[in-house]
Amino acid sequence: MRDPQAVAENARVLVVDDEPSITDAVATALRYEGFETREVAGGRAAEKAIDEFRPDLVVLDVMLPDLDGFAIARRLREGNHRTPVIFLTAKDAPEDKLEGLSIGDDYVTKPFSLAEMVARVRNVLRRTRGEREEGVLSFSDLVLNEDTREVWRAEHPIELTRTEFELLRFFMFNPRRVLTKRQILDNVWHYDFGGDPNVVETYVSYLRKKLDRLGPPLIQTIRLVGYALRDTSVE
Amino acid sequence: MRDPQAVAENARVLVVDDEPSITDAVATALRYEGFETREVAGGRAAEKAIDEFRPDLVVLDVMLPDLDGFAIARRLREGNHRTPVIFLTAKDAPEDKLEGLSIGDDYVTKPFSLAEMVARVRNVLRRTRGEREEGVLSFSDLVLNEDTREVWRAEHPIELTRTEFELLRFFMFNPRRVLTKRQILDNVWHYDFGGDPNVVETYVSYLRKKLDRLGPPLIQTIRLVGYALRDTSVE
DNA sequence: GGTCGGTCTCAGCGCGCTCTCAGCATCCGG
DNA sequence: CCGGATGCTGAGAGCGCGCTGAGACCGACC
Repeated sequence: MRDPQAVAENARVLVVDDEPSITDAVATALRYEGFETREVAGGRAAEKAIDEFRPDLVVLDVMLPDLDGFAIARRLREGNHRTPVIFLTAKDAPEDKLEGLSIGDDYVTKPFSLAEMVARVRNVLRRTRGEREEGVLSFSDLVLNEDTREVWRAEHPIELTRTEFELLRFFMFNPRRVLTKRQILDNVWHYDFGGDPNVVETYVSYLRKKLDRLGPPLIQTIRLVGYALRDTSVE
Repeated sequence: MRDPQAVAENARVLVVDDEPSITDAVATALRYEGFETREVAGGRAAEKAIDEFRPDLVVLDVMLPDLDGFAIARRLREGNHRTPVIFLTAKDAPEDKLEGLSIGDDYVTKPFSLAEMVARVRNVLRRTRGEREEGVLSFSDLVLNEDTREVWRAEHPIELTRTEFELLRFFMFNPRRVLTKRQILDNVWHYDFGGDPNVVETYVSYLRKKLDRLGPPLIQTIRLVGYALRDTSVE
């Protein structure tokens, strides 16, 4: 059970951002998925944490008060370890900053969704660990390819929008588990989304419409609690 | 026996809320389940208690008279210990407060049920201690999975509503022990529930109807005292 | 500027769940 | 064997949750 955990087992992730609410959110989401985490707020602290904590991956804000994120990334790259880096950057970052992103193994622009971040961390670790198999999730007769963003049910391809795709991916990371609407909102939507939890209902409705044409219902409503990805036809 | 207790053994929990009736209720319920507890009413007192009491987990009201709950949570997080936090928040909290909740390891909105709170405390401790096994309770031929909210009796799945599920979970946390109707009401229902204790009878009846189709009776009535989860067929 | 696809809001409805109530069953002390 | 107290359960009222169709908004693209 909880297959996707395998890659995360024991992996240490250092999260660096001067905004505590961001490092907190990211670290919490990662820990929930089985990673070990540490958070620091500045560049100097990051260097120290790298030596002590020896992370397998670093999530690193480009703009730090005391030290440029790129400088840290470069040092990481030169080490024997070659610790991979995922950059955090504001959407409206200046041009010269954007170019530097190629130093990293991936980058995410704020505001992002926690589910997206977790997925990218997994991906980078999978890649840099040289695992050849692709990021393919499956549940029942559902198959989801994270790299190509393709989805099939019972061999039939399904077209999903971005939000639909990320919602389904979150469900497939947590098969059978009951997820509250709040939990879904916090993970799949951007962390600064302040809107109505009803969006979740709406998107579950969209997903069901697309998925259930090709087989028995897969997303169960647990009234007064949340939703769960389940195959009720084979119990 | 009392398997689920294992994780709680010796765990220290600090409960912080300016409302004494709340800290009392929560602390009592936790102590009943084998936790060591301490209660404080304000933010300053909380900081002091954290140093002295060194809790393994903190239940923390967001709105405190003297200090923001988030500030405390952040300080907890920076230590080497990384003490986990469960936030308490009013249902009608302003938006900006809600966003901050991702800082915690879990959160509960008032009014809550004590059984729910205890279950979440267990969950968070299990997670942060890096135990990957799932929250599965079992008694006799009954199996209850807290993550997926699935219930089986003798391999047969059983559909339960939210209240039925939480009542059964409370029984399974306290196997064989006699629970009074009052006790059940205080723990499974919201703490400010003012209604008829007859609801308990009603829901025990619902549970029995669903459980006893698949085997001998499991919920015993102890007249003039309460109920107990017992397997009378193998004494 | 116009079109289009996608996200999110809103409102109305259907119904599942909770809880109440009342009548019946069961227990137990006389 | 009776009668009162206690527990059980079927019926149903009411509420609020969840579903969904319609449409406003917004950004991307032409």
